[in-house]
Amino acid sequence: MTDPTVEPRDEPVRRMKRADRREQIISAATEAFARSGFTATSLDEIAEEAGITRVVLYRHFDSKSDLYQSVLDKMCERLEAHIDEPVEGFTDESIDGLLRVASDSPAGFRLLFQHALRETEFKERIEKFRNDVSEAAYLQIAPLVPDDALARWAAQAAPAAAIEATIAWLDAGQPDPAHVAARIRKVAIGVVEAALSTDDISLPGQPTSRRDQRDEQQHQDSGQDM
Amino acid sequence: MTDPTVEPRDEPVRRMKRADRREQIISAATEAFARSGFTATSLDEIAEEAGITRVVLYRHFDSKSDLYQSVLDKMCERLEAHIDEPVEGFTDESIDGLLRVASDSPAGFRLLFQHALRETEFKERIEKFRNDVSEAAYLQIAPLVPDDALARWAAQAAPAAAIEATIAWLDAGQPDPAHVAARIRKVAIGVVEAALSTDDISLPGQPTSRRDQRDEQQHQDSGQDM
DNA sequence: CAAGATGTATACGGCAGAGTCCACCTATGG
DNA sequence: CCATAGGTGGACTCTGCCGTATACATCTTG
Repeated sequence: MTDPTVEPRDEPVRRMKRADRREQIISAATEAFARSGFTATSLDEIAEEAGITRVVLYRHFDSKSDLYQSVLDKMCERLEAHIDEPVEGFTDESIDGLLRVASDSPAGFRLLFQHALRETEFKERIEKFRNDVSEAAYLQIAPLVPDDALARWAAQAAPAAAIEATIAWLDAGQPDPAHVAARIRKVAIGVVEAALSTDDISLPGQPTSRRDQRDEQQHQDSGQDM
Repeated sequence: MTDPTVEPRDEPVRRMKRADRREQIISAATEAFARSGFTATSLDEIAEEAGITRVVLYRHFDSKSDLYQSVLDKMCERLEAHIDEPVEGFTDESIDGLLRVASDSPAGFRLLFQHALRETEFKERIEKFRNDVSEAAYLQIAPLVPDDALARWAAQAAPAAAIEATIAWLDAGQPDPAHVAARIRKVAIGVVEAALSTDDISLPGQPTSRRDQRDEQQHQDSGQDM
């Protein structure tokens, strides 16, 4: 930039085989898209993220939409590879799979569930996945929850809460990975219990005062190993 | 008759006072923005939603950003009006307030927590609100959860799960509004419990095997594992 | 009724970003 | 060592949309 004359290249211009480059672009695009979604992310940003020029993008993808679809497909593939047990619901295994994908590619995970899900042009595919999950959840929940509207609520809310909890887990630095699947599962179960009971509720380890728990914060140190 | 091209208007051209029109535009913009977010929503769409011309928008707002900010401010105002209790965390009252806002303006609620939160240009304001909530939650949760990383996770995940559960409640047709606040609170508590225990977990109504098999991936073939 | 506020229709400038083209460079592998 | 696939850089068109301007119609109110 400072010198318009052609300088010898300081960096030796890394080259990759076609397939590798394609993967690398998808990976870079995942990061870029995850920051601001489809519309607000320009191809130049993506190219920069991948360390190449916009022109090169078109050597591998027909259009911006095509690239985005490829990114989404890649993530969906991963999910399905890890959760492909024929729609059977929330097993620890399937949650483990979800978590593996999430920790393998946090950006992709966010992209799927925070952006792509709201983008009218692309949400169809992901919503299908999500509906499958909700449907599976409903089959498990319906026998337990007499009110059908509440059962449907729980079937929607439980996966959503699980995904949010997973994202929060990523944000928190993935603490205690050994038990995180069980924890996420407990979050989902909390939703089901919420659908069931209208009882008075209190925080664990506290007497049943519903309100103003902050006044009696007792510091319990159970010393659980982590 | 000076202009032959002008047809007699079939609809009598409804007019409103300035303040009313402004509110109506904000309301229409809320709906429009809620569908696809800031960037992907054009002013023409909004104008159409409001039943007016794009030009009229500029009689009330300086720019697209200004309009968006106004929409967001309006929602934040509402939230703060309902939850203004000095940062005190998850009381049933504050959740009630959240739910009132959500059911008053589902589109606005979604806009805030599904779109604006991810839009780099605007997320600051909403993230501030969210951080306040998380901080309040942390103050309640920290004494209960020995591991600080887990406490921070729960402080993030609990509000997020609560908001998702609220949105799912809207989607489900707002069933049983009398107890929904308690249910949402139970969802949040479920997260805290998840942060606490590494115990074996099962759906309500099933025999509980005590502790001891934390890492053991047992597969209950009751078909109800979640 | 006159004035002013409100709304319509249309056209235009400008800019950012998608998508294309071309001339040229250079690792890399057979 | 040479052919080629993989890459650079810039200039170009085209489109969509923001933002502005102008001219005209019509409801409302003092």
